[in-house]
Amino acid sequence: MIQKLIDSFRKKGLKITPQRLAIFRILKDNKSHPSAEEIYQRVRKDYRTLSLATVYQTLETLERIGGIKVLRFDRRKTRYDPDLSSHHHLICTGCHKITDLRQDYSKALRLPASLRSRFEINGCNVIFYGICQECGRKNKTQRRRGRIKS
Amino acid sequence: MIQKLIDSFRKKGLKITPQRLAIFRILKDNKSHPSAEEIYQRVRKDYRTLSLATVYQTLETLERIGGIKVLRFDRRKTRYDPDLSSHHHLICTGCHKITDLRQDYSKALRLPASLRSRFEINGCNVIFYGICQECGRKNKTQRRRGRIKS
DNA sequence: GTCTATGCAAATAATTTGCAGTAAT
DNA sequence: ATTACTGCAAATTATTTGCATAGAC
Repeated sequence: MIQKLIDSFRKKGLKITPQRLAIFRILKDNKSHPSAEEIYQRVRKDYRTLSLATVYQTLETLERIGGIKVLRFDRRKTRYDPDLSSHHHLICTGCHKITDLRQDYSKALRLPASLRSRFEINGCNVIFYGICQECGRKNKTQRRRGRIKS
Repeated sequence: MIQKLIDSFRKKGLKITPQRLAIFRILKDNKSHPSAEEIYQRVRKDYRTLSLATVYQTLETLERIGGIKVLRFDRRKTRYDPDLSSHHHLICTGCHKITDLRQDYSKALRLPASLRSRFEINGCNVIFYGICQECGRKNKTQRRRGRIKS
């Protein structure tokens, strides 16, 4: 994956800097859907002078060349996903954790013909909202203790 | 829809103020996926003293009681959708317009059993990314004129 | 050597918050 | 009368930008 990114950066005349390489390394195989700030904190362990602006710029470049997917469902901050393979996401509305869902819905999600001719589809994303196991347990406990009304 | 909102507000001990009513009215049958700012501007034509903070607070309350859906796919601002019926969205990556897609994918989007037991699903959203007709036309014109490389 | 990328600080913009006064119940 | 709501201004926070310098090619 890193080599692939290096190649496509070079191909577009973009330079490979140590900062960018370090960001690539953090992103590689990262399933935690990190935010820019989280990436910044982790890379800074190696590069003390790294600036957050560089992280944002690199992430934007990565998005532009299609090296990363951008997840905007979190109210607070944008998250980034280096996994380009077809997958979807479960979001826990309790703890905001994002879980990958490796499932191919492409056949199921056909557009009606009327729209297909008027909209050129490049991608599709399915988001499931719900409550994860831990949050479900916590809620039950709290209800039992009378901390939650409903 | 307005009466339904009034009832559920009252049921939870929330008060019905003229500002909230005016926001409900703007939202009613609104298919434009307005942002808080847009709602603010429109309501302010009737209520000159309305504050943006009140709009945000009302929208948050509406979200909490399930009277509205919150759309966070726009990089710039959160959009709000009063349409609670099952539908999905097409987003043009050119002009950021959001188009409704009235299509029921609920049968198609089953979770694998392994996950179904560990995640309690409350909702699901499908987002298609692509290029709308107008933007498609513009792109072609620009390519013909040599304004876009690729 | 050229041209892009970096780091810093300042700017922007959306959203949130604190609080005193106001109004719905 | 009580309690929640409003408007205002200030605070917060994520993200972006301008620019001088450094560094990849």
